[in-house]
Amino acid sequence: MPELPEVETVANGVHQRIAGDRIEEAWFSSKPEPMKTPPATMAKALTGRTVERVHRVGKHVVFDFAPQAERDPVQWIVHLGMTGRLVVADPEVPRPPHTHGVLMLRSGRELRFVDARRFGRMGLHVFQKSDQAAELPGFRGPGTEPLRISKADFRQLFHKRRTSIKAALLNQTLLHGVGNIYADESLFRAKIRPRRMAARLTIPELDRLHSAVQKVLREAIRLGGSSVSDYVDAAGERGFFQLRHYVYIRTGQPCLVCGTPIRRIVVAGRGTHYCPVCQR
DNA sequence: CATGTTTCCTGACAGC
DNA sequence: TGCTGTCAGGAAACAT
Repeated sequence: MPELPEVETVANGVHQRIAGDRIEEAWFSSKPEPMKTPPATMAKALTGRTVERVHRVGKHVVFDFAPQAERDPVQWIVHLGMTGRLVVADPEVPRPPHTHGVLMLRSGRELRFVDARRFGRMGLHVFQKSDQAAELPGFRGPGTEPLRISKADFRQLFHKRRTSIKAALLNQTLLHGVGNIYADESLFRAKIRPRRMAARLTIPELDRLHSAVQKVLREAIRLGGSSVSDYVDAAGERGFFQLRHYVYIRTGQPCLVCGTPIRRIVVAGRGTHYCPVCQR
């Protein structure tokens, strides 16, 4: 499941492959779930645009385009959900099942959005003003970027939350980009139990968590993300961070630090993995 | 507003 | 073998 490191890897891969390319034609399926913007509107708005930059905001892949004097600026926003993929492919390669969007590019290749479970979303971010290019508000997403937040702001974010720290970490309006894998892995590294109330964490614990979240995310980005189910990047490559997981999907296996079997519980409706000895 | 619960969707897998 | 049932999970919608 793509979280911040996987989305960053995908965005970088797509950028490398299609930056500078021009969208000659766009097609979107009629399935309503993935579309935050009507397919025809999206296709029309994207056709003729030149991709300038593909980057990540939270768990969103954001496409920037070269300015065009006669058109309002837009960004194309893609959320991969659980099973969404962005793949650059040659048109001769048959489109896989569950392809919901295709950008046909001047280079002859295609960018495809494929998503079996349809939890992914695509939409257009349309700018309000087209006259002041320098001050256009880019897509920001709801929460704070976990890789940029200071220790002080991190404490602030959680210290009044009357919910489990796991649920708080998953709340995208607080931190933007941490999902189930990296919540569990961060809590292990910070030695904090997932069910602890966020408001009851001490300052040293919150500081440890801040460091752990950033360390885990940075290391995961470095290794191309975690491939636990079927995640692959834009080139179809798997990530390697799953080899560094201490708890995620390791139920019953010995803790890599103390040997105690890893436990699985449900917190905030999510499968949650922790070491009962290392995490207090 | 804050928090908890339900819903969407299909592939994978267990059990008969 | 092949069917049925259950589960996974991000985030929006809905309920409390």
